Amino acid sequence: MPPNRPIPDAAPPPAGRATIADVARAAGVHASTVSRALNPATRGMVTEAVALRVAEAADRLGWRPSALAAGLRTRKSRTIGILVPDLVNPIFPPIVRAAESLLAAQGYATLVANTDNDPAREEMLISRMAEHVVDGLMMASAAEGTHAIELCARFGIPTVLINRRLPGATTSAVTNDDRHGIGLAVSHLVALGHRRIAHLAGPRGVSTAIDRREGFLEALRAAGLDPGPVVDAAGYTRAAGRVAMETLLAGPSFTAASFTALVAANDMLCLGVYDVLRSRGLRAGVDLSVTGFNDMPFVDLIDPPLTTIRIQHAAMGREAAEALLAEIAEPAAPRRDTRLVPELVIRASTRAPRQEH
Amino acid sequence: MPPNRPIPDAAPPPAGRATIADVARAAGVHASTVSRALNPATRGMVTEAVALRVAEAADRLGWRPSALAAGLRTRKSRTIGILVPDLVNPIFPPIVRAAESLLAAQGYATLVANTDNDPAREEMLISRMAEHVVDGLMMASAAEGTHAIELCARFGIPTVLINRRLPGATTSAVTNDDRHGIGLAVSHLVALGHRRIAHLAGPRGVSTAIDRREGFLEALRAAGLDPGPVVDAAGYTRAAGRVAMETLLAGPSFTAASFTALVAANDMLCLGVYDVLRSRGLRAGVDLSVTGFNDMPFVDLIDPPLTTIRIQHAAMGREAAEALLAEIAEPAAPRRDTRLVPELVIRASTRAPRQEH
DNA sequence: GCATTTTCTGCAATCGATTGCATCACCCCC
DNA sequence: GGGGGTGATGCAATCGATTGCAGAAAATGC
Repeated sequence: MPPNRPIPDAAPPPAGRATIADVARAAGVHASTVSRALNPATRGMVTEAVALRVAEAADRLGWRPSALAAGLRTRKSRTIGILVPDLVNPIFPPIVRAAESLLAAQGYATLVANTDNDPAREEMLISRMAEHVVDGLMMASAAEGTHAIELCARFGIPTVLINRRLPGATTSAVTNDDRHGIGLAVSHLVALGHRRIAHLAGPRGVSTAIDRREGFLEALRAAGLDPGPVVDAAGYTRAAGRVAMETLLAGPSFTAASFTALVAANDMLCLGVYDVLRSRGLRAGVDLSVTGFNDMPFVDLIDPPLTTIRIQHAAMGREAAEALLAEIAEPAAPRRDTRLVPELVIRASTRAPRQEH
Repeated sequence: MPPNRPIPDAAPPPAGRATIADVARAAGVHASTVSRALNPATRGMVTEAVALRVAEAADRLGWRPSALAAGLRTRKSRTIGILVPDLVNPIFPPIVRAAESLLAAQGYATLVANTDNDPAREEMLISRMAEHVVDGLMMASAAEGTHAIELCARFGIPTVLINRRLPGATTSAVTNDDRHGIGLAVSHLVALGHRRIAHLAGPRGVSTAIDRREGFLEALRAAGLDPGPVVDAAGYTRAAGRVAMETLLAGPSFTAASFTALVAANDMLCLGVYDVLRSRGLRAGVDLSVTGFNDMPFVDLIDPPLTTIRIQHAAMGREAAEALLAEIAEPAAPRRDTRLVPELVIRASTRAPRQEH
């Protein structure tokens, strides 16, 4: 007798989960008929009566399809991966959430992982996603100097970038119009009367940092002003913001003569800026106007409420998910490069500069 | 000739992804040997030389195991599901992140989904997780009146509750010691000299709300004080906090005689409390002392910085993941009920009550 | 030097659903 | 009433990895 074979025809009692074969037996049809009857797409190939009988048997037995078995055969797991640098950074949850909701409505499950901005870890996670045969991948962690995109291409995983772009990438991307956004901040400050404006830039190699920096310089040029000091932060963190702000103030000693307003590349950096100001007995909005970027949750509640550029978090997640699904459905379709338009939100951290006598 | 059969021995060129059979061919061994050579657990069953040859062939071909195929056979997907009410609520990202990191280190992928506190949606998501054959489930969305736990049991999915418990549940749970935590807040206020303390309670049916409410009453009793007014919020949201705060103030008209301090069941509710106070020209900390719960990110930055109970977000995610893995490894082991100890964080929203003349 | 045990590797079945093809029944029409 | 459709269902292969058993090869014992 062949190995592993159970006693023939010892009808498996309701042990464990019902399979399509159990349903077939219960409904008195062949497993393939069950498959066709239960799959909406092939439902039409089957007689109405049979379909009903099968459906009835299926939910009497509490049958649930195995995504593993189906996926193995079809090479589709109905699973989408999302890679973020760090879920704790408040700009990501709204994005992930919006994407997950849309995907769930389309019958997809969502795998989420944090890269910690570590390229090695990112590659490991992409490989793991590939092992799990994700149908597509959303990456919010793109940065120069990684092989993430090549890796996805090698595995044949449709990929959409979120929030950050990559220079020569041929993948779809959903990002903010960062240049325009930062321009809004600059215009606002200029309109208030500021003439010497500094920039706290984001980490090197990240598209948002590059675009915002360039947008900053460009906007100043357009306004006919010379740029104030520019300092790079090591990362988009509160701590990095503190460090960068310290060096900004340490340079030519901080006087009203140096700069009266600061455009930061990101809200998180502003938290560090606030820390430094507070430690020196200075107040944002009063002694120095400060703008952020992202309008992340709760910056309307900090003291003073932060003037910032509001991005469309949820739309970003939604559009990215849609682009990805479109690409999965029609792999030959051209890639999309969606640029979402941000808007200025004015709060108390920006004010007209003190009159100089 | 049987259908579907490719031309015999037409060696499939490197089309698509390499399978274990491709590796076997390249290494000149049988597929089963490849499987044994590449699986650390069975690696010992194979000659060193063969193992090396196989490993070499495997990464020359860029082979990656298919989690689908392996999972189908072994009935383990190496995937864990996490259900949260709403990822945008800032207390969840740290929990999810900590869990994901630990799970990733153990080779698991993490499926995340939002229930929106909607029981129907929750059941749908659990079913979907079951279809994807998750090895275990972490639920932060437990509430009375749902069949979530029964559903998991029916599907045979090991489950661990996070943050919220369920009355008679037999599953493991990792929660905060809510009674103790709220007691810390009450003691602090009492020590400051407050005698009339109100409570803004959480939504009905949620263990955190129940425990904190009882803890509040108990702590007051222990201090020999009568409880002030108690109002339930409809949910743990800023808006619900606003509404509840309005009714609290609307009752016996708000005077110094009514209450001088407010213990809220949750930080998010405090944001609503702040809104109402601000709209009435009152200030937290000055006109009314306010405490929150969770120490969610950025409440140290709001105005005034919130006195609150700090919970161990990351530890919660980690412990829950560990408990789940332990349960998967040893299904017969007794369930764990872990209670994490919170601590009081004093900031500017609490102060001694104004002296009454 | 031969019997016996221990390795190591191959064989083939298996997990559960999908799908190309074959078949069978039935209907229609000339 | 038989040929040609058409439509519904069954058959069997398949996806890729795992694993119980069998058999070959090597090591060991006496």
